[in-house]
Amino acid sequence: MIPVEEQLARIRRGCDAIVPEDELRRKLERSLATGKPLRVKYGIDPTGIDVHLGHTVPLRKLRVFQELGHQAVLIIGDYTAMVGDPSGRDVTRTRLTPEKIAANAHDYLAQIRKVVDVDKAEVRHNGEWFGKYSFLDVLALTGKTTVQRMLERDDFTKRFRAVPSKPIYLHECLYPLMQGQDSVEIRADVELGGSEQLFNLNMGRELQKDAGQEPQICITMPILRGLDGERRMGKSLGNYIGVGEPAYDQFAKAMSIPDSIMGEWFLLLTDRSPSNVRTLTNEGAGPEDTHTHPMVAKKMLGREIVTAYHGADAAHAAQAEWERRFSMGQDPSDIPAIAISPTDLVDGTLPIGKLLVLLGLVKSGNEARQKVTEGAVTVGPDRTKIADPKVAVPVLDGLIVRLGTKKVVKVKLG
RNA sequence: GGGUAGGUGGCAGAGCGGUCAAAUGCACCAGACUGUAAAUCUGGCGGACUUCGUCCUACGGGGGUUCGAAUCCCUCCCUACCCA
Repeated sequence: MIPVEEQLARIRRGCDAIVPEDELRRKLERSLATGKPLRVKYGIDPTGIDVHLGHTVPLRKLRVFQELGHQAVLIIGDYTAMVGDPSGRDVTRTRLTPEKIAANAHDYLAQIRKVVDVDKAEVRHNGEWFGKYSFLDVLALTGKTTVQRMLERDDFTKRFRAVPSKPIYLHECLYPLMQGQDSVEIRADVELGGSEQLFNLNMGRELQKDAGQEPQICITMPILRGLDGERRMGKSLGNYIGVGEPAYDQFAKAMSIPDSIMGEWFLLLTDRSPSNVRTLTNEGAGPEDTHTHPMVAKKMLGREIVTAYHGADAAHAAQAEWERRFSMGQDPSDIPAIAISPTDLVDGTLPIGKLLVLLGLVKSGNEARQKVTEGAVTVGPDRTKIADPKVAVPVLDGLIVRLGTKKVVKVKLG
């Protein structure tokens, strides 16, 4: 193990809050002295299984702890998943089956393997203990906090005070308690989470104190903003980069983020030092000629992200392909082929609108008409612009059809 | 259990008997500009067609009143608030 101050420096990098930091130092000192690693907890619900870069922010911190010689403890929230979360009202409450949960958990671990050393981590399911709880145990747990305390939670307060108040379901109030109880059960020294988790993490501290344990340190990580540069990265917002996505897609998406969030992406998604990040993103004063062009910096960022999930070779290939498409304005080297049945053709031709729909480039004939009129549609190797929605184009095998610059497909007859 | 206010397009939020496929903002798609960034401007954004137009399906579910309903009535479901 390395000296405490060096450990602290690595832990602090990119953090939102460490509460309380002096206690963390003491724990680290003791750990160093006794050779006993800290138990660092991170929990997930095995529901949505598409891991994206936003999830990797706390996971990367978990890996830091692993690299420092500490024990990662991954909590799979199978018990809560079995109950099913009714908060999204119109969404069908899919109550997950044990089989499904097991599959999800397995899937999840496979996805985070590139970030965390899963083999060295202790993986626990909270059904292990909650499954044994009686109703009396639950009552005892709920008796450890008050409604007022619950309402301190920021998102509850907001929902409570909203002009027409938004519902706060009782079981939602149980989540923080369950999460906190997990910490008691596994005797966590540290718990990691996103910054919106601070309340839940603190609940762990309280329950641990109540149980006569030394309270855990809560470390929160900033919420990563998504491709739009505004809102948190999330699946439902469609502004995410999945860790399982192909290298090219990851690179292209990374290139599309606003310059303004490059700094935080570097900080939260790469291992670069904060001062190096500032130089790259030209934050703070500096002589003009030391500035890195934003696009150059962004390419570095994209390459480093892709490298983490696909390796350096794939990252370079992704960048080369991207430059080919957007710097040189060429068609992708691998154009997806969409099958068209010859029986749909009339004299070997098809009205452009119908063709666009069949190729899946647009949702409806109306939209096709609109896009054609706007001059967004080109066809063939010489990029003939189709401007008249009524025109019938000869459909040959291998015909390339483009909608805008991003959507390019090729016809496959048969 | 009683009372009140509500449920409108991906979200927010107007409309409150015809001129409503439904204002406005955001998001989204495309065009111009560019570093596929941002910003800006333009067009579009339920579906179909022979598109300066016609038709179909839509304003929580169901039923009704009307020549005509997102708008009025009944009922059911859902949410919040107040009282108990």
